[in-house]
Amino acid sequence: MHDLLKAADAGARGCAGRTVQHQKLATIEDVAAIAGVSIATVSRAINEPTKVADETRRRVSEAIAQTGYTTNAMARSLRMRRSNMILILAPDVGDPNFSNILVGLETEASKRGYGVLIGNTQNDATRETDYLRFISSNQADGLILFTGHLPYGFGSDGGESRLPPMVAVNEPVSDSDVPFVGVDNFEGARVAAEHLISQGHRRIAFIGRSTSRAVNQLREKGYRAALEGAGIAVDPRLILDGDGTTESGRQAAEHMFVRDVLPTAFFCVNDATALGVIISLNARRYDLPREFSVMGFDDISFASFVSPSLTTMKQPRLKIGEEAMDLLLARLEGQPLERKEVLLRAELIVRNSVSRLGRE
Amino acid sequence: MHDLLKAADAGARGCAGRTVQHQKLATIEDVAAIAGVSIATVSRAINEPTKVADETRRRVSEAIAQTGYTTNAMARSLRMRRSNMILILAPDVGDPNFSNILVGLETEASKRGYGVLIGNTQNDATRETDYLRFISSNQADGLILFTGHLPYGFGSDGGESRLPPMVAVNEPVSDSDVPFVGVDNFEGARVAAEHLISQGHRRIAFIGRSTSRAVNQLREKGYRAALEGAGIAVDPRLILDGDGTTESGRQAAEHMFVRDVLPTAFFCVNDATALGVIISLNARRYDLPREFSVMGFDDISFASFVSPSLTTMKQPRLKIGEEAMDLLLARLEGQPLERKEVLLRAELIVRNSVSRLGRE
DNA sequence: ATCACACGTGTAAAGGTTTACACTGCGTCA
DNA sequence: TGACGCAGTGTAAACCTTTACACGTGTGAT
Repeated sequence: MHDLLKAADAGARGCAGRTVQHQKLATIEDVAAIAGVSIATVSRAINEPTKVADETRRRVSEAIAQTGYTTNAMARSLRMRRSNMILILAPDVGDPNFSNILVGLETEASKRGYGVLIGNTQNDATRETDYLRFISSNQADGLILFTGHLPYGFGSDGGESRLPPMVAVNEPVSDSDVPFVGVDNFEGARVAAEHLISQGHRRIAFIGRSTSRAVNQLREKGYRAALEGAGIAVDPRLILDGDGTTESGRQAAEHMFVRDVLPTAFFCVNDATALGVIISLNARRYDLPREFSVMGFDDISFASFVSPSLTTMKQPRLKIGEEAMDLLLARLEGQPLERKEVLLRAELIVRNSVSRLGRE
Repeated sequence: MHDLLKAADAGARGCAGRTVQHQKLATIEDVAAIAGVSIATVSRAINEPTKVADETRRRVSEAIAQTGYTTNAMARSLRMRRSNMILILAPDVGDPNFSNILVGLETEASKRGYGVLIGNTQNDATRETDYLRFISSNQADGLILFTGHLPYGFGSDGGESRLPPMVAVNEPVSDSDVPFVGVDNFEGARVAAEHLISQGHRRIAFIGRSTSRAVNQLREKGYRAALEGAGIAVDPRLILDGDGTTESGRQAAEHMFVRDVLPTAFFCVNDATALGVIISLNARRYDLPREFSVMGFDDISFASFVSPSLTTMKQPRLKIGEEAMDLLLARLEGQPLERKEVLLRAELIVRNSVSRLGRE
């Protein structure tokens, strides 16, 4: 009690003007003094309650309540050589897929006593490198990657062993054995394309081919597998490039009309692309979905608000986040890594942008 | 050199199975040994370069490069009693306004050597309280609030003095003197409503009245001021409640048609609400914007993708984030707080959802 | 020649934990 | 009765920095 009052005066540092007086907080020593035990006992009462006598534990609890003591995380981290923090590296926190996965990550982490630190890299190598200081300075114990590549600076050189435990989400990390948690893109795309086929479509375009994006490639493969499974020949003229942006979807659709090789349905690599296609079709005054069907992938938040509302494959984002964090934490806690890849099923969400062919 | 090799062996802790071998990192002592100076000099060479001789500094730099040394943030934080971390408390990281503000916050923080920690509270009191441990355990030095209220647990009781430096964004914190950085909602709403008036509209609905949300109230006031300034009487039947969700916008519009008291233009409290109104109008097969004009507020990402694309007021989110962080960091560094409120101008973005009245 | 002072560096304390090791009683078993 | 083990606790080291203070040397002024 006495100690605490005295401590309150200290606080302020000698800077000019008025400085923030980060009130000197109660330490484990204050608690020990009040409870009449040693600091070791207080520490044990907190961390290994079974190891201290009931009566002692009670006194310590009381002292803690009285002082409002909280363990100083810095001191603990310093001593334990771990921070209980996870660094999340994302190229763009505005990405519609990001936030829900984040919620999952954060929920699971929080549940297990970890905090999450977010690094928005904007695909800038400097920023990526910069964020690694959190790892190398012990401020974070592990890494979740949204970026689809190893952080710049952790190249393919021998330094590999320096890598902290990592898990990739959203996009797998190519050419590495970083475990990945995500949706089964191949299977999901196949289900999506099969849905279009089941509605009578046979001329189905794929919008969003890309030689560089693993996700796009998997979804294209799923599309091809579905067509093949139904005995439909793949028409290369119906496969258009795209980088997954709305604009790329719009352009691809326009391109089709220019070349005048038209499908009856558009299978888009993602919802953003599908939105671009819909914008293009709407602008051309087509009546959707009567004249063209459009299918997306992801089920981002406004898929249901577009007109016509978008039929798409829903990514179980919350689940992805939780699983990824679970996997990472398990590794951190020394459990051997059992799976290099966790694939979750995408769910078909039927709305109004796909209709049965020929239903007039 | 020798030391480092030996250190590499240590690492692993005695847990069962194979444990993560957080490679023992080089410490300031290793560097000092190699450079042939004391650890104090190394520290100075890093933090106050002018205070060490050129030649010494060179040797230290070399030793640092050789060992790959990075200063241990935990030890530093412990010693300095500050973590150079900012905690961001947000009710929903998926909120379309959130991500861009975050980018601003994070950019400014990063520029000044701070990191940001994100707490997604989902408006859950438990989670809010839970996140405060970051503050009370010294893991974060300051707080950015998206929540519009003081974190639960920091009630109105005498404990106020325990509050860490804070800045509110997105929503001001009512009944407190927490500084706020945001858009000038009153002025922005007035500009928006004046735009509608300038297009000939006189029967303008306000969608999104709320007795509890400060933002809604300010925007409503701006709307009223604009009408008043133009000598237009406010018709209470044209003012409808709403909580800012898309669904509330849809319902409000539907409600108007049921009561059959119709405006020529809808001024919506935000873009999400406007989207709901547009969905309703589209569903009723009205030709927009010929038959009804709709105006939003915020300029969220897909305002330009709706059909018709949304005329709205753009919030300077990046700037808001930067200013807010700047303000907070200034306080942390002991500068007196000069402004309790920083209001930035919203910008009118003219798209296709508003048309001149009577243009057929 | 003396003093003052600046510059560059080292020594050691402090910051708040966790935990290996040692110690004290006390009960149990031979 | 003695040996032993166990439960509960304390002591002190270790984690890695930053920085106040002290020290030694060289330079300029008096």
